[in-house]
Amino acid sequence: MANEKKTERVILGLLSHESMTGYEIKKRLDTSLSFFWGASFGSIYPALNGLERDKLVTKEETTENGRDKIIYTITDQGRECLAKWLEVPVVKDEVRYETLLKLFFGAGLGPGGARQHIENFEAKIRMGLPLLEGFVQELDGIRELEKDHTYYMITAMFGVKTYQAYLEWCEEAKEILNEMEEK
Amino acid sequence: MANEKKTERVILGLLSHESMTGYEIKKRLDTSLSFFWGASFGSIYPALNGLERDKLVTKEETTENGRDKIIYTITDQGRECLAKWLEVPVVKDEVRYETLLKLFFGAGLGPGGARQHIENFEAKIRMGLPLLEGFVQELDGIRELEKDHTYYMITAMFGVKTYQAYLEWCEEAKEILNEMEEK
DNA sequence: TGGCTCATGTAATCTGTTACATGATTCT
DNA sequence: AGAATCATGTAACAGATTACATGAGCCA
Repeated sequence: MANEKKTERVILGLLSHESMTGYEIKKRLDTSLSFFWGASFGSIYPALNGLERDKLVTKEETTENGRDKIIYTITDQGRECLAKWLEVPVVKDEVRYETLLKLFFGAGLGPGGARQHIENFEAKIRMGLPLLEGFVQELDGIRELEKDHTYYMITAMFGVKTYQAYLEWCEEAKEILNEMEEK
Repeated sequence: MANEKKTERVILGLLSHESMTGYEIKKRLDTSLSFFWGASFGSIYPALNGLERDKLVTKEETTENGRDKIIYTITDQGRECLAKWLEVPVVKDEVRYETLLKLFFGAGLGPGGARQHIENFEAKIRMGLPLLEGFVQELDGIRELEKDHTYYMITAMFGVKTYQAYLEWCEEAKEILNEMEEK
C-alpha cells in the first residue's frame, strides 16, 4: 500500500514525453512543474536506477561536447506501467503551507509579523506568476500541433488561477491586518 | 539544518491556543487545518513525547467519563520556542498535486480520463468549500472578542479563495477538453 | 451483540532531503 | 583565473505513513 513510488512515476511520465538525462529531469521539475511538484537529485538518480532495474527505462551512455551523459528512454513496459498508474484515481493532493501555519498562530507575532509572512509569500508568487502566464500563452499558440500541449496548458492554467487567487488573498489579508492595527 | 521538526511546531502552536489531548490535536488537524496541513497519529504521539522531553509541554493524565486521557499543556519555555520559530521567515511552502501530475501526462489518458481526474478533484473541493465558508462567517462574527480569531479567519479566507479558484479552473479545464473531443 | 468513536501507542518501512564527493566545461 | 553550470552519484539522516495492537465507552 505504501508502494507508490511517486518520484519514479513522475520521471516515467517525463520520459514518456522525451528521453532525457537525470539532470534534465531535475531542470524540468524546477521549471515547468515546480508549482505543483518537486524532487531532489538525491531522489532522482536512485529512482532512475530503480526504473532501469525494473526494465521500465533503458539507459544509454553518451558524450556530448566532451560531457558524459546518461540518456534514459522509456520502454514499452514503462509506457504500460505509466498508463496503468494514470488511470488510478488520485486519493489526495498534498499541501503544506508553512506560511498559513505561521499565520494561523499569528497572535504570537502581532499584525506586523503576520504581514511580513504575507509579503514574503506574495513576493514569491509575484515572481512565479509571469512565468506561468508565459507558459499558458506559449502553449495556447502551439497546441494545434500536438495534443500533449493542451494538457500542459491546462496544468499551467491551474497555476495561473491559483497564483492569482493567492495574490487577491494577500491584498485582503493585509487590509484586515491594517484595520486591526488602526484600532 | 534538517532539524525543523514541523509536526512538533504545529502541535506547539495548537497547544498555545488551548490544552489538548493527542486525539484532539489530530481532530483539529483533520478539520480546521486540513486544507493546509496534516499529520497522522504515528507522528503526533511521538512528537508529543519529544515536546515533553524538551520541557516545551507538560502532560497531565486524567480520566473523563471513564476514559483515560493525557492532556498536554504548553510551558513558558514552549511559548518562547514557538515565538522564535514564528519569526523565522518561511523558506518554501510545499505542494504536491498528484491530480496535476496525472493531467500533465494526460495525453496517455485521453480527454475522458483527464476529465475524470478533474471531476474527482472537483468533488472533493466542492465538499470542502462550504466548511471553509462556514469557518470564515463564524470567525468574522466573533473576531471582536479575541484577536486570535482574526488570524484563524485570514487562513480560512485563504482556503475559500483557493478553493473557489480551483472550481473556476475545473470549469475552464473541462471546457477545453470538451472542445478537444468535438474536433 | 456488533460496530463506531474515543484514546494511546509502537514497529516496520518508506521516501525524501541535505550534504558531500567528483570532475569537466563554459562563461566573464 | 575563478565562478557558474553541467553532470552523476552516495551516505547519513530526518520525517512521516501504514498497519498493527490494545482497550474502554456509546449507540442501535
